[in-house]
Amino acid sequence: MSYVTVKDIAKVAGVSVNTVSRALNGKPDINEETKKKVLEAAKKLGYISNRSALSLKRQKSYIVGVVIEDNANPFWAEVLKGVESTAKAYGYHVILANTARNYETEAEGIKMLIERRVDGLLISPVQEKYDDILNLKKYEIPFAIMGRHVEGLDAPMVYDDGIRGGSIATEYLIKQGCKEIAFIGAQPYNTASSERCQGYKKALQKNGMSVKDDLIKTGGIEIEGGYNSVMDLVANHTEFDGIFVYNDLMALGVIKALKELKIKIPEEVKVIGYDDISYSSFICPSLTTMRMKKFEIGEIAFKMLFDSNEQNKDEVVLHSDLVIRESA
Amino acid sequence: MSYVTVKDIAKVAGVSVNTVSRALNGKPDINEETKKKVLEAAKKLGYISNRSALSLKRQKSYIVGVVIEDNANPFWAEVLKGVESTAKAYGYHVILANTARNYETEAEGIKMLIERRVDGLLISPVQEKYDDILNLKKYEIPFAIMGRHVEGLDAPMVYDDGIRGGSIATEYLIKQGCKEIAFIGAQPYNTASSERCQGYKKALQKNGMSVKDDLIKTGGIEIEGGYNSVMDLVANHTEFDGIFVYNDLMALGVIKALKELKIKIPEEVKVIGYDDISYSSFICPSLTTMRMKKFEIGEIAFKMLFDSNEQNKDEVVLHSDLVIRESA
DNA sequence: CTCCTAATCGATACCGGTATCGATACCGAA
DNA sequence: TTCGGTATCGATACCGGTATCGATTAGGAG
Repeated sequence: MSYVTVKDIAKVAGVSVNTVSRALNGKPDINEETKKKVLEAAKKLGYISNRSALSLKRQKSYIVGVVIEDNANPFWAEVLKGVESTAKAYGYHVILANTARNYETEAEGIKMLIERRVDGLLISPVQEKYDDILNLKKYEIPFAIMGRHVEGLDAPMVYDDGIRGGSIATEYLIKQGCKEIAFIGAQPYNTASSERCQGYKKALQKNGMSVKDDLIKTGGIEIEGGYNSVMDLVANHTEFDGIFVYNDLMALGVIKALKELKIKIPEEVKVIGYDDISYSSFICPSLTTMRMKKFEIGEIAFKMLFDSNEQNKDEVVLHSDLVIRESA
Repeated sequence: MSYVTVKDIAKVAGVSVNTVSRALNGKPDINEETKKKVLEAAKKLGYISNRSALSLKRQKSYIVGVVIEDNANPFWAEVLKGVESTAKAYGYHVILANTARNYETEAEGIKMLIERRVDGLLISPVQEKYDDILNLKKYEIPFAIMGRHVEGLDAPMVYDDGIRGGSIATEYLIKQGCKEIAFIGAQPYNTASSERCQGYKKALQKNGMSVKDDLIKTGGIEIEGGYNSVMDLVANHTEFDGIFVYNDLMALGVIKALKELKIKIPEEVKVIGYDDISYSSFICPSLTTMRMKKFEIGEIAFKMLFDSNEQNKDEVVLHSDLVIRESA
């Protein structure tokens, strides 16, 4: 059985395809009885409209592309959920493209999404290069940046204030008595990571503490990256009694490493993360962290692109709150 | 700037649209020089093909719909990742539809995906009703069932052997000396949960232990469901020294409840979960569980629908392995 | 009765590709 | 020279909708 078309309905109802269209879409210029007749025929035949044809005609796909590093990363999973949920409410569908933190994959993914003629893109860029994203401006394809603060793109952007958050996190460690605080971050080109590092430095300076380069480890990725960074610090005999970690995922690795090294948390070393992913309260010790509004990032990013009431907003900066648990 | 079409290329290259199509798609019946000329024009103009038009013409969208309860649930996030990754390799895109374990949402989501003329659907059904899925058979839309074992649908299916896994998990608790083992599960119509419960009963009987109804709690959902079920058991003064929980997410709630009740794990009560979500090794105590092949479920489901080499397989049953950690 | 207007509806172009089929030109063979 | 075959290419229909515009009809006003 193939799909029923408006032509089939037209034949059964004894009207033109145009009249069918009018009936199905609740348009004017149609008699009530004719409308009823058409709708009955459509129902009887089991008509389901074809969005490909509609997209072609309307030059609008009602699809939004979401480009993130990994949908299985709990942070991005929440953001994606925020997008999916909001998109659904607005009659949009979401096509997912994972980049695996790889620029080529990102560029390839975006190109495929343009072929789909997505109405817009919500992107958390890999940040190695921006060529593919700048390309979007050439084609005048609407897009928004999620979860990263990027200068000079002239696009809607929703992100967390990492300098503020990093500062709050670090100050908390200082107030808890930490004297030698390390920062464990992601790749240097990751602006979210580098901003949190700036906040970290700012807090140290404000409290009269010196910024030491050998206490700053960047370049790690996810759990393993956090683990390796701690091992690095220890291998270099660097003293530390507090660690501010770029995000909770890396903090998992940090905690794993400290446990293996029999270093007691929080007695010997205090650890604070960032994001507050769902499982931070269940790990051992439960993780003190900065609670970010993940679902909202996805929701707001979508609305900045597609909700006419929100489109005048070029930049939305969110604030994270300190959540105190056992690790610090 | 609007999109470049084949017509534009044709004009610039001085050929017909048909010749353009031949050049772009590497088809025969075209002179090498003409082809070169066309490709150059296409490149110069920045042509990007339009998949909506292609879908309409080819009656094939190269889109697969993924219908799951929640992409932020770590189990389903991994499955989704498996689908996305495999789909990408096959030139497909994924549209996500979360059901939130609600039948109406599932039915609505599936209908929208049909409007997109997806080439197939990968579904983890809510299982309250199957009307919407049976509808797919009427329309002859290919679909596969992921992660659930459902009789009578006559569709490809990939799932974990819950009776086997449930049995292994329960037997492990028995071997560890548990005498009163509780089962905490999900909704009764969830076949994955009920099969694991069957395995639980099977293991009890095999070891000469009686199945006690007041030790079986079903109906819970995610973390909160696990938490509530433990509180229920305790409120009813039911004695237990071991708990087999339907999945790791609910196990998180179980552990939370036991901790609050100052019940020591594993000394007083041993807990075993199912799935082995990424964070099970980080929680406190780390969770003994059954490792399920999550990514593979997504991968296999996709291939069963779209890879001609795999399409003769109607059913793939995966086996989970016991992962021993601290909780049991 | 004629004219005007509103209500209703159909014919058709169009969106951007692909596929079918026919047209043309050129070649070598008879 | 004529013919058939092959290589190359274009005209056009088509996919399934929507939108524009024109046609038809009926009813009321003059």
